[in-house]
Amino acid sequence: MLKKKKIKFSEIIINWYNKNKRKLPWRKTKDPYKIWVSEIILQQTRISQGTSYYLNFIEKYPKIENLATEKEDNILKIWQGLGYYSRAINMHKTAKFIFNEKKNIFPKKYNDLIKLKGVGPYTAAAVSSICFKEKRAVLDGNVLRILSRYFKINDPINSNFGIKKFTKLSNKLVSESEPGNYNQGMMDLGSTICKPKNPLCDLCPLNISCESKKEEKFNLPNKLKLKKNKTRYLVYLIMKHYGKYYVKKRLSNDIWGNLYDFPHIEFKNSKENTDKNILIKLKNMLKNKDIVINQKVSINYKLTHQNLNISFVTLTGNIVFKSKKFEIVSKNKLMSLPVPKPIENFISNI
DNA sequence: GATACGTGGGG
DNA sequence: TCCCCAAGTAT
Repeated sequence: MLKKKKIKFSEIIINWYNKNKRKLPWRKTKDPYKIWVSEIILQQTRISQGTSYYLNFIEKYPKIENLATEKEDNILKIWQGLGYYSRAINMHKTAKFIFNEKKNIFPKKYNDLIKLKGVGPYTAAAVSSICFKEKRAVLDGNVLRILSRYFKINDPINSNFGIKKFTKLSNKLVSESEPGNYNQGMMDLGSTICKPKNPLCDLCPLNISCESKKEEKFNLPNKLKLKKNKTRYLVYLIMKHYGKYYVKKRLSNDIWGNLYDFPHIEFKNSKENTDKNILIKLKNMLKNKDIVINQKVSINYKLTHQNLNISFVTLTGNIVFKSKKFEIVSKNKLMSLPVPKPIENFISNI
């Protein structure tokens, strides 16, 4: 009797992927530009949220030269609502770099890809393996969850030690012949079967040998707790000047870098955030003692690392605000500028 | 044991 | 409501 050959881990994944892979727009191509676009969009972003952005982006910028020659404001407008806006800014820089200095040829090797702005270990591995069959394992949240559970590895996935350990392990497991399919298989398996909560182990091709399945414990992966968030108090000033609005492009060293918003005042705690203090700062800022707050709407807004309390204060009358720091724009122009989500929500009904 | 960077959905 | 998480990267 012949001995049964033991099926390799990577073969199990690839077999499962061939039968169960999802139909996704970026899986119809091996164009490194399009794969790169999809990978950047999907960083820290669910497929359900990113897909329409991918389709819009590719329709607007089907080739890298279209992106390279576009204005940053317009790219950010396409990106509006997707978050992590530096991704779009870095993509633009990289597109210009490849178009202008690399003869419009997209890098093929992991070691070249990873030098690009906005491309790290994950994206370099994804593009090189999917488009050019380079043997590089991706290490994203899905892969970390599968590996930590399957091998019962307790090291925190967000610690330096943990990342090193998982990188080493994943690069041992990756398929030699089909690294791209292996990588996509791991990610599909992680997101559809080996889910964070209530994994569907009955449908998992790894269920016989999975250490976590043996114990019916799915408390992995382990993660270090991060510190608590602080709250900032932002007061936006909606100042109309003969039907036009004052706006300002945000600095790149804070949230929503390079997006546009309204002139604003900031307080560091709720005690200071009073109408009285707003008026004092405002009168000083505008050099006008007759300012009246016409309307004030407040919302709470959560970002990953800070909580925002945002007030929109509408001032009455035609305000003359002499400052070179601000642009004054029509409502149409305002609607065409890239703005953060809470600003988008606010201006959608003014 | 670094921390900041968005937004939306699940439990 | 709140917390976790989602195809990570830059500093």
